[in-house]
Amino acid sequence: MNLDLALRTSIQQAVTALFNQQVEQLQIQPTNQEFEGSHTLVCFPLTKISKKGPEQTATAIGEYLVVNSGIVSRFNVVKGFLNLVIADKVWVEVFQSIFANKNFGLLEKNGREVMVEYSSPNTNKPLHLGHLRNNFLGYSVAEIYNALGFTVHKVQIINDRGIHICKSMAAWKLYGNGETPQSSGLKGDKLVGKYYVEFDKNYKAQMKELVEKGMSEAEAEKKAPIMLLAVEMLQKWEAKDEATVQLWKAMNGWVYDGFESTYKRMGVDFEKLYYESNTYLLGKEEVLRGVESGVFFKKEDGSVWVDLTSDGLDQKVLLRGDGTSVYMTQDIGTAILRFRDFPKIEGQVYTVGNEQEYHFKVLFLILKKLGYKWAEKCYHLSYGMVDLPSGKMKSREGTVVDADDLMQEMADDAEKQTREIGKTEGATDAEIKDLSEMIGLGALKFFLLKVDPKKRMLFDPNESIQLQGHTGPFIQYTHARIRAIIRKAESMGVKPTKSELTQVTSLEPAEREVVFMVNNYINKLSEAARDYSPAVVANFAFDLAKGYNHFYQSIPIFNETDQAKLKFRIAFSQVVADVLKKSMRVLGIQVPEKM
RNA sequence: GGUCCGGUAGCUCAACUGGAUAGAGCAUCAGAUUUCUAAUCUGACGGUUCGGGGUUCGAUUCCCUGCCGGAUCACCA
Repeated sequence: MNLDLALRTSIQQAVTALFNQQVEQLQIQPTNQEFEGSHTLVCFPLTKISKKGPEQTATAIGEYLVVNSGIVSRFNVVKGFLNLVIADKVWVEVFQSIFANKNFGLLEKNGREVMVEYSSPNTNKPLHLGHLRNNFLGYSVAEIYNALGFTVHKVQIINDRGIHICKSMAAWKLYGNGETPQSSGLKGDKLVGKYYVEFDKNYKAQMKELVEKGMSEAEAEKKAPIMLLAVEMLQKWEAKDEATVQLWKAMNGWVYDGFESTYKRMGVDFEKLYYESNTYLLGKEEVLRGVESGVFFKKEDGSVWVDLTSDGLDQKVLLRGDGTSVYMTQDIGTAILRFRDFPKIEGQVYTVGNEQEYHFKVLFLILKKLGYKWAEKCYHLSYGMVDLPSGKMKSREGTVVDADDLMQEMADDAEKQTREIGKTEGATDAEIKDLSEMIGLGALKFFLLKVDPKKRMLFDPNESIQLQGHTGPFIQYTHARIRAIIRKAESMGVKPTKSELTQVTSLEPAEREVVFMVNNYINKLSEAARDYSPAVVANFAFDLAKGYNHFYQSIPIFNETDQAKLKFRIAFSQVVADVLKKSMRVLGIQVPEKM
């Protein structure tokens, strides 16, 4: 049964019967801990209809519900708040339908399609902590929509083209001595990243030298020999010079291999990859088409611009004077290409840091001006930077936290703690490794996902490896403990069936509370989808685990002599484990059978 | 300077989109294992929700203003 709907309908009936008026909007919220009840109707807004004080209004509705609804057993009124006590038999019924539904928490396909873009790194640097937040967020949002019945396409755009990759290429050519991942054993993305740093180092040294010889800083920036080489390579690449394209392919290949292993460990995946080198030309075409149709304009030097001043923004360049494309150009092309590839998607979600808010505002406006209606359904999932206790991550200062290193540290630390606690009796080393990986990554993902994406967050390494409290492992542990109960029940031959559950007529407060939470799961998922916030699900899972632990501690299940109650509690535990698993699943976190 | 975010317990974060005496975790202190996993549970301590105005039955939430922090405003990505 759908309790929320039933309750809402009953209250609407009450209002109609008592005050002879219809209401659409009802404010129903969870009852505060200090009062009896689970659902609270806020009655202040109803006083206009009832023409009575808030307390009398609440009392009248409460009395009506107890007599007529068949759901509400008692009520109390505090100021304008009507606190409702749902009858235990109703709770049992609610639970029964959840228990009977194997696919609880997974809605049927609704025929709608969306696309979620995330990750989208540059190919000149290895992935770091910021990418982890990005990937976990994007992946989770996609999984949340998927659970709600949407068909979701996970994609990314790979910025494989442009001056940045040419910088790595230039440095490699000058100082690489033919180094490859095979020759040095270095992971491909790390190797290319090394030469990007190498470029920067030499570039700065050359600039300094030129400035000392009396050149202006601005000129030195352009005239440094290594930069001239990078620019030359970019031009050669655009002209499809064979040797340059070869090197470009080789170096990008190394990066992709490196990224692939990182993604695999992160547990994220993509349906389709888009490459800037394949989309920028389409973007260029679209821009030129826009010039013809008068949406954009050309300046004397040949550069193409869009004027967004009437939208409160500035003028923005779309093609350089020499006809080459900028970042915006390729994003236009990519967006259009994606809607051609997946004509049924209604919109796109771009998981990109908040420093690009302006960029996406402009992009969506441009697409709209080009006449694409779907532009309005595009959403920039903008998230805050991840700070370290020492402040911002800065590549120049070497304070960047590498994604591979961090995952390894988390797994190592989880293993250390797992062995210290010493519950792994009988487990093989490989099993302990697997478990530690699950716990370490669970801790990391939960840590990054529990915070509202919009907010900038602090990553404290010491706190992130904590496995107690508001953490992923806390939830994983709760799941493992429940599984132990289920195993025991099975070995005892206790297997609850749907029809047996209704033999239970009264519940413990802790049980009621947990059924309430479980029943709210879909609402939470929807809320998370609406706000593009996995944090909603993360906090739900944590609250559910906490609620269950409270029950676990206060009620020893197998001491129960009443068979009906025993079976109910086994079923109840099973459902909690299932919902914990599913909610963690959409966060990309696995849960163990034992830990 | 313009625009956009953010400021909540010592620290990290919540607060159902305007509702009750603002909640968790960590840290600190005090307790709980002959019983299903103590990576757990129960208490205690901890607040001028950045300051000041306003809107109303009611404000952490909306408006104005000031302060602090961040992002952004490139023929970069």
